[in-house]
Amino acid sequence: MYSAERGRVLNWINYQDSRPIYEQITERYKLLILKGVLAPGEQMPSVRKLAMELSTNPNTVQRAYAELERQGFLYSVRGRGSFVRGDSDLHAQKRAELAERLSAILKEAKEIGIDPAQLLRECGWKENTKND
Amino acid sequence: MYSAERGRVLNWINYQDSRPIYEQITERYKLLILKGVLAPGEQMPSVRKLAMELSTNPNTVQRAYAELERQGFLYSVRGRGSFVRGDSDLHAQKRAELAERLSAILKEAKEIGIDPAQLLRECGWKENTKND
Amino acid sequence: MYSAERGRVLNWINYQDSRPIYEQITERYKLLILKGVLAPGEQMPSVRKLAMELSTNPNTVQRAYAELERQGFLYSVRGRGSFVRGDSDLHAQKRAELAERLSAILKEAKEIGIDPAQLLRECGWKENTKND
Amino acid sequence: MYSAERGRVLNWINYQDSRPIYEQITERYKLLILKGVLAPGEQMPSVRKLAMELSTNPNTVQRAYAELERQGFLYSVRGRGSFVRGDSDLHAQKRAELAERLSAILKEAKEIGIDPAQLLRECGWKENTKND
DNA sequence: GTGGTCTAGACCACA
DNA sequence: GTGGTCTAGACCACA
Repeated sequence: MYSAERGRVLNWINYQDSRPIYEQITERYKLLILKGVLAPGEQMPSVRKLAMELSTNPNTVQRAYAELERQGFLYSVRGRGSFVRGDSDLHAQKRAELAERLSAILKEAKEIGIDPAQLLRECGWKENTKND
Repeated sequence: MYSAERGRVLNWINYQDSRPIYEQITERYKLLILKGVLAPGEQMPSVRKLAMELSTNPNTVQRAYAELERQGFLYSVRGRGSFVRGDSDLHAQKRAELAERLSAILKEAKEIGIDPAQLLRECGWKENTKND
Repeated sequence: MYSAERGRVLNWINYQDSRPIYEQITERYKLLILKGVLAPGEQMPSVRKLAMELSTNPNTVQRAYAELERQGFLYSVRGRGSFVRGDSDLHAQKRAELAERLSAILKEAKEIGIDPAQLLRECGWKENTKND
Repeated sequence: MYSAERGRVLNWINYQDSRPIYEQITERYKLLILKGVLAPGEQMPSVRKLAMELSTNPNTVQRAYAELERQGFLYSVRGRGSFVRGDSDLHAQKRAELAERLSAILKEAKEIGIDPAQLLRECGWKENTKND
């Protein structure tokens, strides 16, 4: 699992996915960073190298990195490379996003008369229990 | 509120919404049907009429209807119009979709070490209680 | 001045400028919007049209528009065009940015022993007076 | 604090800074010279030595020195090293630069209807007072 | 070697 | 017609 965890499985992009490639790359690395698989300060693969690994265009990887930088996951230095930024409040940010999506789902369910509690049970959630 | 509920508030489309117009129409009607505001067998507004009401292109409404038909919410009769499909497992279908999305969120949360129970609490969910 | 104000002076890009083209476009339109020359809801020139006017590449204009959208100045709708977003707090945002830059300058001046008051006088600023 | 003032704190470069390294070096030394920490005639650290101290590439330091020389802060003597240039209108030059930037900000503010006086107050400036 | 910008041109989704 | 994504390939700034 080591190499997989570190993103070294060649070409994990799904070309059938409706999401654009640059977004798949962005999401992938956001997850790796949030999980701590990539540590703060660690160097990212270079734009060109990752592009080759994924058999995609450097511009596409560039766009993904720019997005990751904008969202505070990376910083890039011309001539040196791209690096994982120290945690900051990335976790809090992600947590808020998840809470938001969760809220939307529960609201949708109630609107059409579905009991949220039952919905939760259906997807394996158990109240008052360790869930894992 | 009657006409509002039935979608007769003129132009409820949000043009600033990033979602395409046809999708906003689709979602709107799916909701109206699932809530039972539009009853099985009831006739849908004609493509042209709805397009006028929404000040949008008939092609766009057409596409929304096609999508609703594809998903089993409508059926159309040549020369007569489109109608809300009866009974159906539409609810079950929607329920499955929601459970799926819910599952994905809880999984994402766990992956990055966020406690799902706490996440639920954060968005106003209370265990062992009527939630409304 | 009308057409100039509305950006219809062909090719106001400065190719000698060290700032990239997409940034010059971004700044230009931020200013036009903040000044109110372009009103909320008003349609922006299409990506292709502006690219032609500026004799630049559509991708470059696209990037500028994406940036303007990210910063809350525009919203774009596929198939319809790009539009000026309602004010929101763009002014407050710009004001904070200017205050920040002003602060930095005054700090720099003091560090090397330049009297800020005199500096202000040098660039035409008069205390206790209408300044225009 | 002595050595710190003289730039001998090892590695004061900020690698997360978006500004290139050579520019950080340039700015640092411009400030030290303008503040008088480095006196006219004083010898600069050798390119190699400074590069080692900063754990950076000699080429990068070289470029910074070239820039400082170009701007009149240093002069170099072949075979002997680089030295801080004497007297100079460096102060006047810097003062002009600051006045220029200040002017630009006040102009920008007025263009979009922000009162410069208020902007100044916002960043801690008080008229008719010693400001420190 | 690294990242950043730009061009020319393709193809897609949407109205 | 509109904007959005992607490719191939160039050239630049920086270390």
